[in-house]
Amino acid sequence: MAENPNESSDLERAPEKLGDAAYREMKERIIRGVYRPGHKLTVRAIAQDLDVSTTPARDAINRLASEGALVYAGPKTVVVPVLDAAALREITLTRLALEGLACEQAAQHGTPDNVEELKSLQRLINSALDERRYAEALWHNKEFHFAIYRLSGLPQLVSMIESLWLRIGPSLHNLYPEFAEEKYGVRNHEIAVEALAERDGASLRAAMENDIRDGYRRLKRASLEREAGQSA
Amino acid sequence: MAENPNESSDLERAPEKLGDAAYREMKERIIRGVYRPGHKLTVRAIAQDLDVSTTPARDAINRLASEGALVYAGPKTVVVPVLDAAALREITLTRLALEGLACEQAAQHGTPDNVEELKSLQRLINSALDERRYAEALWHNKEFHFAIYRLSGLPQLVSMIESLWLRIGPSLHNLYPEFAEEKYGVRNHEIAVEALAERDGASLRAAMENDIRDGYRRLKRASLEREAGQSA
DNA sequence: TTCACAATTTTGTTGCAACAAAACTGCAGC
DNA sequence: GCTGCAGTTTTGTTGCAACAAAATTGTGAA
Repeated sequence: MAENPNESSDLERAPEKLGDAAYREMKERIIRGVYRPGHKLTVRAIAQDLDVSTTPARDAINRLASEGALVYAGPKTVVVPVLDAAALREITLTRLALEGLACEQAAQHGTPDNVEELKSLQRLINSALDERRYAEALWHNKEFHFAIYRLSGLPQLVSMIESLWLRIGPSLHNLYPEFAEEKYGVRNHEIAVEALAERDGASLRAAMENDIRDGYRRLKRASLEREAGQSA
Repeated sequence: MAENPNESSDLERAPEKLGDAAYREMKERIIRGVYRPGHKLTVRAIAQDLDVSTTPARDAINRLASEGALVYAGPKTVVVPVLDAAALREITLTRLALEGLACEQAAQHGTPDNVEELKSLQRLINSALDERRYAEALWHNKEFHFAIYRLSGLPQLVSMIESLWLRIGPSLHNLYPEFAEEKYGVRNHEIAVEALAERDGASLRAAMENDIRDGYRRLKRASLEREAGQSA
């Protein structure tokens, strides 16, 4: 008679629902920059794009909106957010706290295999930067970060971080031209890899925090320039 | 022709939708312990309880589930989560990071009025504890914490913290009997109030971290006892 | 009692139509 | 050019029915 839900090893795999698929697809489009900041989304348009009915499309939009990846610009208007200075600062502070925590935990679990994987990802970033394939560099950059965060063994934390990346993701695509004047984040990543190899949590955290702050500076500058341009 | 969504002061107030109302109501029930860990929820039952159709009920459940406040115990079974040791640890680590950050930011903005408000909330907690009205004590305890966190001026951070509280909320209601053997969190709260008055961010953070860790210890003990009881 | 298994009931998902409300368009009037 | 405003179109929300699939119940055998 006793109910006994979710034991420790609860790995039931539900068949993916249409709404989930729509959600994943939209998430990827947002990260990859298909939908740029300011882009307006409608239920019916998404439904048509993804070839599903309005219900799953609406589910996906609502879910993204509740995560902050989309915002309401009006009662019936959902857009990809354009981050202002305050929002940018808030996200960055939160990222520092959460990604910092993930780094410290990750350092305790890193193996030589993980170190190799990171080096390999970094090579992909480097060559993408060299060939000015910025979108691809951004993508591998994300993989690099999350390869580390996943080592923390804290899956819920990783998804919280993911939702933060979803918020800044679109804005990153506005940094393209000046993006690789100096190789974006390369040095920080190198230090991070070393720190992970040495299982030095504090150093890993510091390197990644540095990386986050560097990105923040660039975004803030771009944001200020945009605001100045608008009011002028 | 240029779109110009979400300016700095974007305070458009949309009339509340049924789905949002359902979401709020369920959130409150979860925090207040109406739905206990293990409680199974169905779309139609919720719809009937809240007197709406299935669509808003389903919206609310899905949203709560995507926040982690509800979990899938099977493909068609949504329950209030029963936290195991690992989940408890993960949430606590995240809480320390996020609530710690909120404290540090809050300390920079505290006013004498805020200090008075906190003292008043603490009085409510005290008398509720004295009269063994635990659910009420828990409620005011939440208000105390969030009164501080809101001072951070970081609204998105506050909602992230809220979703974490939603996850542990139900479990707290299992601590009732031994809950006030020693006054729960009172000393830490007193220190926190002083720290806020002095705008001492580090102390405020330390006091609240202490509070979080104390709650963690109790929950962990209860969780271990429960697991031992189950397998025996 | 315990287990297996089939019949039955309950459940979530999906698609869709109706409705009210918001967004948009175009046109005067300044 | 810009502003204000009506008419028109588009939009999100809601309720609901159908369907497939999962959960539950009941039955019988070991």
